[in-house]
Amino acid sequence: MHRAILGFLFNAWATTEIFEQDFQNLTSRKMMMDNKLAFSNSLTSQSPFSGRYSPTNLYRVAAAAADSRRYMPTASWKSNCFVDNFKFDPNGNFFPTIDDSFLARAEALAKPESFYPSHFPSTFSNQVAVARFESSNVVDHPNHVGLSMTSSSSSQDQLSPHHNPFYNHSVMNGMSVHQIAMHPHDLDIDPRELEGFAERFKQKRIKLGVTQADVGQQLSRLKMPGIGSLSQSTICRFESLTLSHNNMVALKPVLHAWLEFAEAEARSKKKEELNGHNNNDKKRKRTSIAAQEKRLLEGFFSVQPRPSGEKIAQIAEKLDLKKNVVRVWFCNQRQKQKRMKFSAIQSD
DNA sequence: ATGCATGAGTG
DNA sequence: ACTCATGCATA
Repeated sequence: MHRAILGFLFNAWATTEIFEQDFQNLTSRKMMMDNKLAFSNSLTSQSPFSGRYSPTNLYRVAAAAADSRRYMPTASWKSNCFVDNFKFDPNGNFFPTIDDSFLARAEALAKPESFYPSHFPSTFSNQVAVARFESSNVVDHPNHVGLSMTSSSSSQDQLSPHHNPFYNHSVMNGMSVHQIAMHPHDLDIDPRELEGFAERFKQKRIKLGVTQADVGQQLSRLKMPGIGSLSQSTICRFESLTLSHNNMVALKPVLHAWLEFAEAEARSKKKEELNGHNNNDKKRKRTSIAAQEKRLLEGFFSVQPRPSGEKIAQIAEKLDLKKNVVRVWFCNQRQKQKRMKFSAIQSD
């Protein structure tokens, strides 16, 4: 108790120094972030890299449909995302072609008046948005074609289109066309439905004896356009609803597709093996902010979630942390506040 | 399961 | 310089 009081005073003190004008707000705010223990290790190797990934095409499409104001398509990504025709170059890589009608469809989806069938998964008959691949002139090279592309014949049965509710294949003008359906209904799901799915997903996943990390890795085998693998972190966050609503909505069909495959695979009592990762020596060190510094940061955050660069520098100096560490901490804190769990509680 | 971090996209 | 999806490292 004494400690708590002292902590509060300490926060208040530290806060006034930098946010004097905001001090009056302090007492009316609440600390909402947890206070996990952290070890005082301020040495952070500003290290390496590790490939970062931009949102998947599917996510962008979903996001655009969900909130067209926020995700106003710009030329740069329109050419990458508002496409429904992908072609392959001789190396088997995708390259997109623009389809204006798709943009129009996405915009239509953004309208609240839009109505869609309420069940999922559904057939292709009522689909509105579809990502289509054309194997065009490489149609004679099965190994270069989207979903049917497999690195080994052994996995062909598991990836059979027959088992993927999102997949459809047809031949048009001599071209092999592969489609991935993106059900519009999913673009605007009720949080409760997401919650339900996440729970069922986890349950089934465990029943299948598959780890979160496995799911992430196996995802790449689905060969969905713009979707490779995902990390254990992401799968975990999906299951625990600690992702943004949009993110949850975008990932749902992907994970649903995985579940279909996994269950079909289990049914046919098949097995597969996956492998390891990159084993570089250049591992990044995770910065650890001590509890006391964290309390101060939370104090600052409570009165000013978006401090200017100047203030960030002041805070960094006061806490003896790198400015970038402080900046990122604020970014993450803001992001954390927006996550599903919180926003769901608010809006419900 | 979660803290700190990256990087693409955006204004 | 921010947001957002996502990942590595680690509790």
